[in-house]
Amino acid sequence: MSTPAYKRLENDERRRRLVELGEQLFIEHSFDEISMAQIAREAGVSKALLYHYFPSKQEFFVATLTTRAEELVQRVTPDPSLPPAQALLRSLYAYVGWISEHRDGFVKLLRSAAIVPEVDDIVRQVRDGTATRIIDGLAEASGETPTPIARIAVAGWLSFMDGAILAWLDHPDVQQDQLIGLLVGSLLGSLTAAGAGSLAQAAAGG
Amino acid sequence: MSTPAYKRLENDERRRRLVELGEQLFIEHSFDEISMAQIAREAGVSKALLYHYFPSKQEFFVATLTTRAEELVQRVTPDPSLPPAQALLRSLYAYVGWISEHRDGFVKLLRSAAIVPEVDDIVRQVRDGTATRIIDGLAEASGETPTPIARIAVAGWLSFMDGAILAWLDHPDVQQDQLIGLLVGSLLGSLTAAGAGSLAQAAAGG
DNA sequence: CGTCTTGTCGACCATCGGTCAGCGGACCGT
DNA sequence: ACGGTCCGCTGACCGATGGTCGACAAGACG
Repeated sequence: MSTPAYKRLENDERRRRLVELGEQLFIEHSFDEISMAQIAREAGVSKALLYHYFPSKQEFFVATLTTRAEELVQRVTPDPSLPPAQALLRSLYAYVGWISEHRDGFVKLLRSAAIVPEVDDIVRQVRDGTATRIIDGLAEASGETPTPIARIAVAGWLSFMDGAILAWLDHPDVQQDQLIGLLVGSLLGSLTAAGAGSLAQAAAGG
Repeated sequence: MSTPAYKRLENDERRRRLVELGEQLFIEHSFDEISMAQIAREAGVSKALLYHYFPSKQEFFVATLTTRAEELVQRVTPDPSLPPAQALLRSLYAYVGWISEHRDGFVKLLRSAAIVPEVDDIVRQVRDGTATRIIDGLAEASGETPTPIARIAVAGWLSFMDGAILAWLDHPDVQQDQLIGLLVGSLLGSLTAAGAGSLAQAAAGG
């Protein structure tokens, strides 16, 4: 007689919708800026249902991330058939391009990563994984084994990328090519300063 | 007749003790790892008293930071009477040295900074302020005005420092001199790649 | 010894992440 | 059309958190 109190969906469909909504919300709000109660209200659903599908807020957040993270990894993975210098360039363009497309979400993501260890793992995994592939490519091409100080240089360079790209987002007058040039140049300079000359040469395309 | 239920201290004295305790606690625990109730209990005082002296947890945290932050700023500020390359080196040694001395607190601090905007402001202020002074010194010495891309390079380099130093803390076999060399080298490479050649020359000591 | 200032506290609040017993949609066989 | 049944879904609840407030009492001063 009366209208139903709630709409019942199939398990997979409900889950899909919740993740989809989460993807949107976590672009505008970082992890601690939004509560499970708010998310549930936004979804027109009880908080308990959210916890029925996801064991914790962190796991829910991770679930909203994995799709785009996998997309990024795929785009940014260097092509092993290319010479390392070119593969590096391609990966950088892909990385910077992806961030440009998701700039709002990227900033929120970095904030969330600092709060939720699980998210930090994902970010780290993507970044370090990419870096490792790059370095491996260079090392293979140059025959040089990375030293501890070279590893520190790479770790620093990864942070450099985030910092520089973040700053670049606030300088719309600077061309993307210029940024990429800066990123390559800083990697070169860092590797050289770390005494990993032949790695740097491989990166420079020599 | 009975012993007093609590000891009453003068306003300034109580505040001083609370800040002092906070300094210790926030070295071992980051902002969200410890609650105001725990802090109060540790201080042998009611939570309400904490809030009587500090309007919020964030402000309390900031209060526990300012002393050491000012100490760091003072140590790291470049000496304008020195040639810029030497002033840069001195500042870097001071910065790295300070972090080595406070390594546990430094890691916790970075975590807290990602959570509390107010703390992030302080960290940023110290870092960017130092960088600005460094860059101004180089610019003055070289007569070159920093371009937008050069500013991006510097922003990236600041992140490089944190990333590299953090990684260095996990590689105790690497000498501090090597680290400093890497930092200078990456700054050089970045400025050069940003097309700020004469800034780089000034940094190199030329 | 009483009085007054104000440092101090216990009790309280909304909200947070998270849990649980059980209500009630909607599809089934009849 | 109807009763049964599976399971998607909810409201009420938990302990802990950051934060507030009126009232008590410590201790200096007369």
